[in-house]
Amino acid sequence: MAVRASRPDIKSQLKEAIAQALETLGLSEWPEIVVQETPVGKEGDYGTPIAMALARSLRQAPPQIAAELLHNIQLPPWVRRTFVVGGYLNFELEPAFLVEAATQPLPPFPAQKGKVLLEHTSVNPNKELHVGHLRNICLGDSLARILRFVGHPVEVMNYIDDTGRQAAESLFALGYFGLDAPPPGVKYDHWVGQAYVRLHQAMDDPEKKATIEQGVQEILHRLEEGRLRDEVDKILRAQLQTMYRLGAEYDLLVWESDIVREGLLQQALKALARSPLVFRPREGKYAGALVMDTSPFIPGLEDPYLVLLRSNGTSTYTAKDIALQFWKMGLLKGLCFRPYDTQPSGAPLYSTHPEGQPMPFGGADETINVVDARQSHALRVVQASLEVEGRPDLAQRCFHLAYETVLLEGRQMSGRKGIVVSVDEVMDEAVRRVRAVMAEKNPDHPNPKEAAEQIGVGAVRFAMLKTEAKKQIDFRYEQALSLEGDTGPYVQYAYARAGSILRKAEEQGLFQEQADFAQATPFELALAKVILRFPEAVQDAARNKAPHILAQYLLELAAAWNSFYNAKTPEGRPATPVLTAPLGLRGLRLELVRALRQTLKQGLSLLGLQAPEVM
RNA sequence: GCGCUCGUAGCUCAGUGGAUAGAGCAAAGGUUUCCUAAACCUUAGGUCGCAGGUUCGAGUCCUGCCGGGCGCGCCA
Repeated sequence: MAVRASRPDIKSQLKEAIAQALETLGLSEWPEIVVQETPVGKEGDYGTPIAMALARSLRQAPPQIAAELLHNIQLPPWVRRTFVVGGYLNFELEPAFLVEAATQPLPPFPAQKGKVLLEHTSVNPNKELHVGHLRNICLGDSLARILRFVGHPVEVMNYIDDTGRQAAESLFALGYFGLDAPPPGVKYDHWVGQAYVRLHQAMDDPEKKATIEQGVQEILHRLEEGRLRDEVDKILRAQLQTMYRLGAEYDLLVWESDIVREGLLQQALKALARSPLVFRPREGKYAGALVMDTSPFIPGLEDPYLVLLRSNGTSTYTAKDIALQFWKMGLLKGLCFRPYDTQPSGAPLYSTHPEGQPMPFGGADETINVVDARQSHALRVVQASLEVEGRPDLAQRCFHLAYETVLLEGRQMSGRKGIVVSVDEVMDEAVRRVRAVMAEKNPDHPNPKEAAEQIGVGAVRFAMLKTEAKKQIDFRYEQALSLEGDTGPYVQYAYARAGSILRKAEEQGLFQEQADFAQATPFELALAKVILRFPEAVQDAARNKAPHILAQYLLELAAAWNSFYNAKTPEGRPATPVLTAPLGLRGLRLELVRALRQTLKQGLSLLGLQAPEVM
């Protein structure tokens, strides 16, 4: 096959031409040139409102400015017509050019400098994952994929809070109830989670609560010494199975106990203590503790003091978080790593470990933390610690991707009370529902098991991604597991449909047919224009760190394709058949379907959804 | 009280200061002798919470108010 020219950047070229016309008019500076698609039903394909933006400074009416631009603009040959509508300057392009452009391969995004360290998941290793964690994982994993695609070096990290109270409670519960091993068929993290919930029920009894408290403290000490690492590890490995099934993978795991043991916490505290903002009050509420005054960086707080070391000498969670953040940004070194697992894709997963080796992890130029919005203040404090340390430049480059909590059928979830639905359960149920639908709609499916898995998990992931992160979402089975409408399966179905046509084309030996782009009709044009928006959608999603932008785009793309597919002539005959189209037009449509299918697949993979060949 | 955040169709949500505010679900109707009907096409449904302001232009930016969510621990 001949090497194909890569796709032109139409908007950029139009902007360029506009800028030159503005220069010809004698201007030396102007507001940002915006080129947008014309609304449906308006004449032209693209337009610019630049004349309206210039009206005041030029003391001229917008249509007049637009007309002058029109007379002075030098446009590429693929612009068929240029005209003024109201204050807009609109461009109508050669349909053949637009359609061909959509079929040309997208050039790769240029590589960006500066490593991004993205932390997500960071689930307490003490129970199974529930739907509250689901949003975090989907957001973080998708954002990592999107950032890599647009050229950023990305390191994905998952923090293991192995010295926390929650892990201690779970491990204590196992011993307390004399539990040995999970019964057959019960996943390890679920089994531990049950013990955890049971422990909290027992703690309602004040008498038991005292002994439990003492035991938990003991476990906490042993955890901090790293002596229960294998116990935590068993839970973590069970949790990882859920993350892998969702399609999430990581580069490294960082264990909290390693941060403490390698002395990073001490180093961070030592560094901070050089600041006059970090001190030990002699009297008052904070007597004996080491505190940090955040008031210069977080104004308006009633109490700006943050405790780093408690008066009993133990460190707070935030102090450890600060040490981690210092390590992420290269202010501290000393963590050692070794291989931990081989992930489903084949990529290695590394973990901090006492017997590991130094490796070039961390030292990032920018960090992204995917953490729910309730912890905004805590993360703001970590950011402030970088300023206390005299590094406002670094503070500026740590980003908190804050997402709102997930309700469960309208109720707030609670891990301790056991008001949760596990991620494993949700995926199982989703896959079950898909299989039921498949049995009905496509009983001869060649590979129902694999496809149902891809579709069911895809439905769950997409449901978590289609809404903006800062909006609270309510997880409802009927909605999240729906296969119709604004869903992952809708996009997947569009992909499978396109694949079906291409398979038939190949069987019929039509694959090499030449495309005659001059035969393009308004149907091809409409679809091509949506395909052409893909790179912009990805870049918007990357710039705003908002995967939902891409999810929304994919829904539009799938809708445009389904419309094309179902288009009818006024007599009710199919208007856009591919395989039975006239010579040349058929080649064109095949090219377009190929491009569409490729775009859908690429988009789905950036959201972490698989693209089933048959549904 | 202070801070953050949300308020768009009956419900769930899109909508980087630009043209007549769009989808899905729910409702009503229609489309398979045709490449997968998990789809498509109609119809109906809106004081974009309220009031000011900035702007040639505001759902989008600013201020105030109303209503919902969250945060402000020697908890993690």
